[in-house]
Amino acid sequence: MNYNFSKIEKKWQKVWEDTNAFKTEINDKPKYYTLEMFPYPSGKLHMGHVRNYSIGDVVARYKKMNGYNVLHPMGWDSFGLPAENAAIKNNIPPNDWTWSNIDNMRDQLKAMGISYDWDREIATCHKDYYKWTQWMFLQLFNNNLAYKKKSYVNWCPDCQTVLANEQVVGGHCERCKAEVGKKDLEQWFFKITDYADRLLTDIDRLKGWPEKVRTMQTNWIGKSIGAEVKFTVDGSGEELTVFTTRPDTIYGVTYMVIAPEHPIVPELIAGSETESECKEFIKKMQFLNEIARTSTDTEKEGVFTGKYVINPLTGKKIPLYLANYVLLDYGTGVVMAVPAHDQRDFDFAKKYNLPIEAVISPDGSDIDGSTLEAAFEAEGTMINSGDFNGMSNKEAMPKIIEYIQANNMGEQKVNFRLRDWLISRQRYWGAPIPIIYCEEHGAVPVPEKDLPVLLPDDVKFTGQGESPLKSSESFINAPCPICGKMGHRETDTMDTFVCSSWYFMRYCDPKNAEKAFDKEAADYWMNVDQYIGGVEHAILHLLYARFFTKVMHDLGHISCDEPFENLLTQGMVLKDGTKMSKSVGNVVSPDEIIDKYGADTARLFILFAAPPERDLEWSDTAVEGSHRFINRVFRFVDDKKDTFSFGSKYDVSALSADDKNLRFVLNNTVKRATDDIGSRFNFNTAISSIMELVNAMYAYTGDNTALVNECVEKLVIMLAPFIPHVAEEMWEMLGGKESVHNQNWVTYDEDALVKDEIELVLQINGKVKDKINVPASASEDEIKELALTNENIIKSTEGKQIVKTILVKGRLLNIVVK
RNA sequence: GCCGGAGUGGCGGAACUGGCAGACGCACAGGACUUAAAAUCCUGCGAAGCUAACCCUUCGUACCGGUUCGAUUCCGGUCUCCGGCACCA
Repeated sequence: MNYNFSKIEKKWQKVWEDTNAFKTEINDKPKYYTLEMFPYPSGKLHMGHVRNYSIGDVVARYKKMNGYNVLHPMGWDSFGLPAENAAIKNNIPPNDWTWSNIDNMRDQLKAMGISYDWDREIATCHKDYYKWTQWMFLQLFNNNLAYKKKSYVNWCPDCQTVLANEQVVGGHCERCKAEVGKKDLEQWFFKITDYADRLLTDIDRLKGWPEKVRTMQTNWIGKSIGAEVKFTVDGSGEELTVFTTRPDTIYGVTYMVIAPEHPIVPELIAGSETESECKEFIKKMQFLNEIARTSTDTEKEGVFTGKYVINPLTGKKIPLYLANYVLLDYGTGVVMAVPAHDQRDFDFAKKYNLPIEAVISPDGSDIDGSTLEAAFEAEGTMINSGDFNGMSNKEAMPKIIEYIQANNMGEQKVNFRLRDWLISRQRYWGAPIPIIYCEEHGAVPVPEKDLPVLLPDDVKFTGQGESPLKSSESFINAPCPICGKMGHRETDTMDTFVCSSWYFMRYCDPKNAEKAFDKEAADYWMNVDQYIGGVEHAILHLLYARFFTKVMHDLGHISCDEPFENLLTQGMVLKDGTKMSKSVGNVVSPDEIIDKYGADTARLFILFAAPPERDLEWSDTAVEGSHRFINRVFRFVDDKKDTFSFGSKYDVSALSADDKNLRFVLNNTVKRATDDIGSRFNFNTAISSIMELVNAMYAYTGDNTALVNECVEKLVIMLAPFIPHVAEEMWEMLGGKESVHNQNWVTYDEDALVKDEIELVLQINGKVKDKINVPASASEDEIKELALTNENIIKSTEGKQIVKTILVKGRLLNIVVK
């Protein structure tokens, strides 16, 4: 007999919904906030979602059974480009498209039986949410953490529109295939760099995060310590500042390079003999996309500007070049070139026949730079460096910085790879940036009382031209909040990462109409005890969320300053060794599996097939195996339900060997499952140990009903987090009044794990020779005696000398012979 | 190039602190039940050798070496795969 999963699952989903089973309020219990990264409402759940939410649901249900007040919310990261594309393609307003997708995915999540408190559902595209995203913007703006500056964007000359990096495929517009160029626009930025140091040092505190994510964040922030040094332009007296991490090589600077798009360049080249050549080069660089330009394989190229600068330490005149390998937005956009000690500079110097002067040598002897075949980048002794000669370069480094500072040539400087966060999007489907431009007062923030700045309905989606918001008369025109004169609204919307940088705080108090969240509520729930999601968000989302949390902390809106205590990055779901994707055609839809086997089977399989952090290979036959296991349990429970009673007691001293064995397996399973779920998140091994219990229950031939009852009761409780519907059904079949999900998690009896007799492995020189049963209480001498009278041991030690024996209690005895 | 992670049967994986390698499941094979099939239940299932059979022996956790009574686990080196970053001055 197979269980009727579809009937059972629908039945319990309805009961849970009707009884508000997962509603959460603040109470006296210890809190536990578990959160899965909220999805973009594409319209359909994929297996990655199923995995993410199944993992989260086990955590949530398990913690609840362990006496925690569990917050387990769900919502939608519902602004973004796909909705706008759908609008262009199918002429459906983004709002309608998005909400119908949300409705569909909500149903799917409910069909999975995930224990969400749906009363706390949020959607970032809802005005009650984005009102507070706009409020967040104002918080940053008012505290000098939001500013505007010119910045380059990807620009499609055919569509006359800005493209996101993801829309640029191989340097061409994803839609019209035209070659993508660059355009500079005034854009809004968040000053995340103000927090770079804290974001970096606090990574050390994130002990519950995977090492991998911590390193990725560290690298992304990319702190480097060095110096800024001023070089004077020969003739004009203008100063160019470079950033270097190798001030020790400064005597070896033989030329200097500057980014072609550097704002000072036009002035520098004006009237120079190479002006036209330079202009051509600048133009060429502008049309090259970033990837092509900044790839390591791209050959280094440059043009002499016609100008020279003075090396402040040597007083030498050195040429200034434009070069493709200099990045405007790292350091100062100007680099001092030391060809003898930097491979890039070396390559460039060779190509353009520039002098190479060695200032560090491995042993202190002089080196002729022109004979070098590659840059010498290792450590060594200073040469040709004035007063610093003879020092090790490491030792010279701080001294040179000191010297530079003392002589007003520059200063020590810390530089970060991290750049400020560009949040402007020339798009419709996002939270409007709450700014009004006034002729007199400039960029004026919309007063808090006027929030939200609503997205207008009177827009057209053509995919052409500028942001659709620019076409909305009702939107654009707005009076200046200061003087009341008619101005115009900012038409850029915010990057969707802004919306997702604070949603975990909103869940604490999702319906608050007065505030983004109440501090008390947020302080009760935050931070998130367990965050679960894909590693693809390891850098941007997690970094932005950390940034926002710190800002909210600093402004006194919340007490914690790190949002996520523990992070679990789940692996991908693969089929045939590659990620499931439409283009490969290896997609297994969750609906299909739920129809065929039920949600419980889908959940069980996905949790059993691999540990959560690892990639998971989909297997149709293994899914059937999981389904078989549920049936096997269901049959057992169904068979025993008539003789079942809760809390059955039995006399431990009167148990038979068979009874004792079953009792051992039961308690051992409880111990292992508790450990695997609670502290290791190894759901696969938790499930396998539960399977072992079921096997032992089937194998049991004794007649101790009370013991069997204990097994059945604990088994159903242990299964509840994994397969919640059928566990609930079995609980009811057994006569349970309250939901199995409100039961306390099971405990084990330490006594039951102590065996009278243990199996001991006998080894000779570390190789297994035999296994013997010894009383658990046996002393080392008794064990040795037993071992030395063992036939296999006698055979193996014959004619040899026993050097020593090593006893590992309860496991093995190793006899070392010569 | 740099930084992470991984490499164990036909497959997914287990072995948590150095102590029986391969738990649990899938696949496969054989058997029981059945008129039959499905379902279910039971048994076997790393490789080689030895044997009529049982037994037993040897090898085996990517590769080479080391530490140790004992290594999938620790150390050094090599290879492969996956992920991230990448002209960062």
